[in-house]
Amino acid sequence: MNPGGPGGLDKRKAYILATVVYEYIATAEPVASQTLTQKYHLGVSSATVRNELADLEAGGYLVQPHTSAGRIPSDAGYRTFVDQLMQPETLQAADRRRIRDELRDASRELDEVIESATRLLGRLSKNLAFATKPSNDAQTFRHLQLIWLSARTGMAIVVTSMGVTAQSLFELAVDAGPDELTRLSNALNSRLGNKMLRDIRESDVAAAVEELGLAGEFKNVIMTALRSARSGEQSTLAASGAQNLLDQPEFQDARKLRSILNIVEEQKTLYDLVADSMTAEAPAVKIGHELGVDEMNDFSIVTVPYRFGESAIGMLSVLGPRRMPYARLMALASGTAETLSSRLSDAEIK
Amino acid sequence: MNPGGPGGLDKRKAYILATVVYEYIATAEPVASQTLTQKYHLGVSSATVRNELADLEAGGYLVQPHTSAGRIPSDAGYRTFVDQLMQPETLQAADRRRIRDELRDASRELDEVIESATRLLGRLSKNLAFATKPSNDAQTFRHLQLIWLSARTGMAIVVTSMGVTAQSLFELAVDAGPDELTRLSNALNSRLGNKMLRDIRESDVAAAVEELGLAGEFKNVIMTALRSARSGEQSTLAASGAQNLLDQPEFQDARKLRSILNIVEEQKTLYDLVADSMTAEAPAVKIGHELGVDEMNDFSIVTVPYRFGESAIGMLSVLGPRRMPYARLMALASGTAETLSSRLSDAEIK
DNA sequence: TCTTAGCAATCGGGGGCGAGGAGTGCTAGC
DNA sequence: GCTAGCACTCCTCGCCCCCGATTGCTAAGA
Repeated sequence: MNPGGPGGLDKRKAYILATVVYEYIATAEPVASQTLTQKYHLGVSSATVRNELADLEAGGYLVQPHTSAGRIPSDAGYRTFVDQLMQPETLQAADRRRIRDELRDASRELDEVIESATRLLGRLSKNLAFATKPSNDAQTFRHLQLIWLSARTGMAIVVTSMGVTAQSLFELAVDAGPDELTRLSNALNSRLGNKMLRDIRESDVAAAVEELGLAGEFKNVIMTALRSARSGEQSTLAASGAQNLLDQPEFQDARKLRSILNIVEEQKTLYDLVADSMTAEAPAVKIGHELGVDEMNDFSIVTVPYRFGESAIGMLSVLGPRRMPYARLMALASGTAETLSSRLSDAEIK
Repeated sequence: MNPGGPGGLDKRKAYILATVVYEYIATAEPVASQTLTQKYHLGVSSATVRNELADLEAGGYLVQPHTSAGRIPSDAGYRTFVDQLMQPETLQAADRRRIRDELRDASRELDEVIESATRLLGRLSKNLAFATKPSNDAQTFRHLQLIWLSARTGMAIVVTSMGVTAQSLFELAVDAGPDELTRLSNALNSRLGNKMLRDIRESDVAAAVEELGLAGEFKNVIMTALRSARSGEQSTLAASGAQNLLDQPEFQDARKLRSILNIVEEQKTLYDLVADSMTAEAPAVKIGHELGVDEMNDFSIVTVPYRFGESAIGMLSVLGPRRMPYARLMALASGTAETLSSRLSDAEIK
């Protein structure tokens, strides 16, 4: 390969590829050699550029919709652009402030903060934003409270470090008084404190129930509450901004959109698509066919994990046409995820 | 006016109008006089039908997209159809069962039940379904629990008759022990029990706090929790099935959809549109311009209130093209709302 | 008075055609 | 290696025209 530059491209080819991508992202029209010489001072004639473009096409970076049209980037072209050519962006202070302010006003509830962040990202990115909600499995147990409602009914409330409260109504076969419930709550709290939800065993609970000499059904009530706390939100998504996609010239015909909206509504596919970006440090980008789903060949996704304390607990993504402003969306997604992370950590229940 | 039938229409005109609407709903194509004589045994020739169609057009019930096309219903035509001509539908036992089964499996949480019902209605109706979430104002207070998390932090949980739990984290300026919180919880519960949330006064809370000789800041903590319980969900919507609209031939051009999706995302407009149907007994239908929003002239909405106990607490609606199967959607919406209502009442916390 | 057959008139949709133009690839010369 | 020039390709757009669908009207018949 040509050692003159990244990806086997010499400097000029790389620059031309970058301008083609920039131009196509901006205009959604195939880019002609003359456009390039006119808008960018390449210092060479359009004929030279044509030669370079032909080379880039041969190298698989560009494609031509038809013979007498300009070039548009291929998936590989976008990939090279994203990995090596584009100028990374950082957020303007104004954007950063706006994100912070909007998320500050959001409720403190986990779900709602995540939904706010998704809506915000959808609005700022002018694309479809979505977020996976954290599995509660890895959360830390903070408190369990049994609330007495009547002699045989009550409610179990589980509070975790993320402030999630799972509620679970229960009915008993035998009468119980408020005091019993309080004592059982206390016993459980001292035993279970600071365990991760997934590490709580039935035997822990059984021991507490026995210690107080209570009926075995309490154990089931508690386990049900804990299970519902664990399973909450599993692999569900928040999404926002679908109608932004309708603005894109490439989706005017509504058919392409249908498939994508179905995928968004189904959630499962989308979840799988971004799941492997959970551990990534930087924003992860998947372009067109890299998504591995036929209906999504015209789309790209930018994904950033968000954190609670040290560990990544979910992903925030932007889905848009392959012709998306990658640098900007990566900056926006990162910024939103960062703010979301610190917002969540602020609200931690210690 | 012609006294021969409903709305000033004689029997034959009424029948012809009804068939035009049926046919247009089924085909999305302007309906020709010949189509009518062929598909429906009118017993007269197409020329006669043409005369009748001309009369109906003069009466404002039909319009012609252009001279050499068939007729399509006007808003007034649909209105007459809905009010007087169409055959009301009732749900098949199978549909009814399906609704019941799907909602039974849904979580018992208020929000999620409503969202499930909305999703289900979107799926069954093949249109966009949305629901207003109930204001918590009119809910009955059942229980307040102060949870001790650390010497100066805690969580207040409010349980209402609808099973809604509002949570509210608080911080205290002075230390408090678990016992104090428990005693305060008890004092509050005995004072506030069975009041409507909106009827709880600050003085009720203050009295309980004073009775136990606790610091005044407890009053604020409790009031905050109660306020957050009251304000939860205010005028927010659940929506589902937007991509169904993409299937409709009249929305292939994506532009019409944008405006509608914007409106759905904004929520406020939509909320206002259906708000006045809250007190209706039967399904309320708004057709095209009756919605009073220019961008929605091509749409209709069917709205049904759902109940908790005796009182209507929210609305379940279907939004689709004017050319919607009104009778079926009214049946579906009613059926879903009914099931939702009984589901909610079953889960009442007494 | 209502109905109907027949018919001219109207208008949109679609196909074909050709001009225009954008853009390329190639060649030859610098 | 670069570039001017040019032939070639192929898409787009507008135009026209035809066809078909459907109507409204007229005049005759029940």
